[in-house]
Amino acid sequence: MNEKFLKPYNSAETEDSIYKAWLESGYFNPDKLPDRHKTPYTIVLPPPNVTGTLHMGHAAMLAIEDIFIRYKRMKGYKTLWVPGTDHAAIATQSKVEKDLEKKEGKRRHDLGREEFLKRVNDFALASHDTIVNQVKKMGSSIDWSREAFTLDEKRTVAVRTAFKTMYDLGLIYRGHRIVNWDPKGQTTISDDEIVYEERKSKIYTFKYAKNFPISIATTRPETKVGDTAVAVHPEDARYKRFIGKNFDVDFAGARLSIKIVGDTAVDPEYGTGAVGVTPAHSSIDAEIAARHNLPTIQVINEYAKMMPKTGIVEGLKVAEAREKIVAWLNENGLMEKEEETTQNISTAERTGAVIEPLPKLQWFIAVNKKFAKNGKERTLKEIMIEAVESKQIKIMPEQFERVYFNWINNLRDWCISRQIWYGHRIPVWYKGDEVHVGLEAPKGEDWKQDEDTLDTWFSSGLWTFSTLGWPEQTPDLSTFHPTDVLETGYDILFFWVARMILMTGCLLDTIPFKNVYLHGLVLDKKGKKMSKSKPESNIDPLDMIAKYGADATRLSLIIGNAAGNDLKLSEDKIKGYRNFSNKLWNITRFVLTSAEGETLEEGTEVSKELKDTLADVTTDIENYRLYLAAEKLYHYAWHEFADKILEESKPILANGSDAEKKARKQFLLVTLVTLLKALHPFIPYVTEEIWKDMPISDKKMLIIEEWPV
RNA sequence: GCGCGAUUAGCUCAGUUGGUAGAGCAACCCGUUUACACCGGGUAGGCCGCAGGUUCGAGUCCUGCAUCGCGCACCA
Repeated sequence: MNEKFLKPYNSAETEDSIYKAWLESGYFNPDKLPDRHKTPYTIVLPPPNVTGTLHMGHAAMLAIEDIFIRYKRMKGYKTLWVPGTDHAAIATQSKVEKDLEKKEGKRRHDLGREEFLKRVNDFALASHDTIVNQVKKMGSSIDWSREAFTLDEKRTVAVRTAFKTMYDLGLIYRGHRIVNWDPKGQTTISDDEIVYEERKSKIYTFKYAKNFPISIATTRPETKVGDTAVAVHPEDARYKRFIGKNFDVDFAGARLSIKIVGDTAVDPEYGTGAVGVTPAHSSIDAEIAARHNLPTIQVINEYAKMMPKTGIVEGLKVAEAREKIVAWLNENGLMEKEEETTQNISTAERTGAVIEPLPKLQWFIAVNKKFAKNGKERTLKEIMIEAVESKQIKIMPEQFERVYFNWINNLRDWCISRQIWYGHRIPVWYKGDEVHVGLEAPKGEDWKQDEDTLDTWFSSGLWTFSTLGWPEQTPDLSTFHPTDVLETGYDILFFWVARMILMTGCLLDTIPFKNVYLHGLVLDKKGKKMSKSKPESNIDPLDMIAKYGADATRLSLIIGNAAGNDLKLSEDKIKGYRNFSNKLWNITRFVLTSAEGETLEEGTEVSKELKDTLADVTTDIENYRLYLAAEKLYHYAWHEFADKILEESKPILANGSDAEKKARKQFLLVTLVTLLKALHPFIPYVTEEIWKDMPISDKKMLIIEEWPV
């Protein structure tokens, strides 16, 4: 017996060399798998953001996907798992901006676009290397030869092709609309990048002026200097007679011309039943304004300050302006009521700034517009709905299908332009009134490219096929697409999963994946999200791997966690599974000592109990119940094989006949060998390490052994 | 406001089509002549959130409620 089994299992000494051996074998690459691997099975890795380091959520994702891939590889599939990273435009840029301000006291404009981008690229590159290292440490059997980056050259071609195609289909348009403006990040963001925070605030009821006939209510009095109308319900008996009239008022030093309009969007039961319409700073109001041809007056600028011609609040920050207007209303006897209320404040996901709705010229994707392609006419929304409704795509756990449909029903056009520098620059060039949309700048002088960049999710939306070579019709694309499983956190169902379905349906007329497996969040033991701001609650995957091994870390993230459920994780749990690796190690010591000199003979049978367990485990994996599969194997190995079979073998090996002894040795060997195969997808390192010493003739690496069912 | 999830042993969670309540960890007791103390053997611990209903039988199905968590919408 190999002397290594005389000491406890040491994951730290073992894992790196095993990973190296796997890399050298080439088996991560489907093209280098043995001939029996024919049917393709594909997963693309949700590309981690190059914003820093991986956390336990990423570790869970890697563990789950690697289990799927290893299982299918052993089953004989031609498995491809594609790695990559995401440039994560806003997230990465704001991280670098924060560092820049902290360390050098500078802002991005102090450096200029080119120099700033150089800094971001350096940071992204460093993050990338950290991430790749972490992905490897987890034991991921991923094909590094196909690694991609959302902002590399090939993906840039894909992004520009996608943009031009959708522009030509009339789905991408430039429009002047109310958008979500982040005054801190100095950019627009999409509806999905907004985080709502519940805050206490006041709702004020007042009149613009003494002679104005209708009272209105608002939580944002400072915006009222931009009002151009008051909307009431057309059938509201109180106000009906005013509809169509105009009133000129002096409101806090601003000259307002207020038209009374009738609009069914107004709920007569709510507040005073009359809405002060501020077309420039509320999208609902903008819709009302559009229906009644009302003028739009912007009164708040990009820095969340009051603009010129706003009377007494000119130049003030919005918060100061609010106080000043309230004071003015009180002084002039116009205030009727002040009530406490709670309201949902929109804040920017990345910067935390309060969102200021502003009218701006931006690029959008039309989700409700019919377009014709390949003889079919439909909308992007319909594409997204059909893919799931028709069961072409199955979402697990199933309840998320309802969440998905609910989101689509409320979906508005997707604002895709960002006023940040890091990302795919919009492939549109202008010269006077001429506009060119294409892959490259048009020939000729004086063409200027659009300054904006694309929402990072635009490039992520192409991920399943941009990684496989699209827009070129590569062999990879025809072999491995649509992919089999998209495994990701439920928190990015809208951001990413839905957008991939949209993009793939629109550009390739197919689905990006057949199954969506959503995992939950990894929480600390108190049930709170692990965060960098609270390092004491944060468990770092690399630390855990160093202390207890990647295998233990993987099991701790799998067992006790069904799809879509959040997982509370503690270090004790990981430690417990480290003990399991060692148990397996000691089982091996016993078996190899007992069966010294034996070679496993072909046709040796395992017990019926193990066969039944393996059948169950296989069904569980096929049905995405990894937590059950892993637990059953753990239980069998420890409490059946070790506790019972090994114990009852001792008297047989000591006192049995020669035939009984030999049969028992063969039985121990076959049970261990079979368990190693079944456990391999879950705990690949320790099983591969033990495998080296299994007395089997014509042995392959465990990673490509056949699944034992 | 609409919706989703959770509620089972001290803790973390299983419990697939209804058929005598389960695991891991923690606790307590015992055990160290060898596979393993990163261990073994054992013990204790549960009105399965509450109230109704269906059923011979409900943790499981139905209705209502409560608490916690989450998503979406509204935010005049």
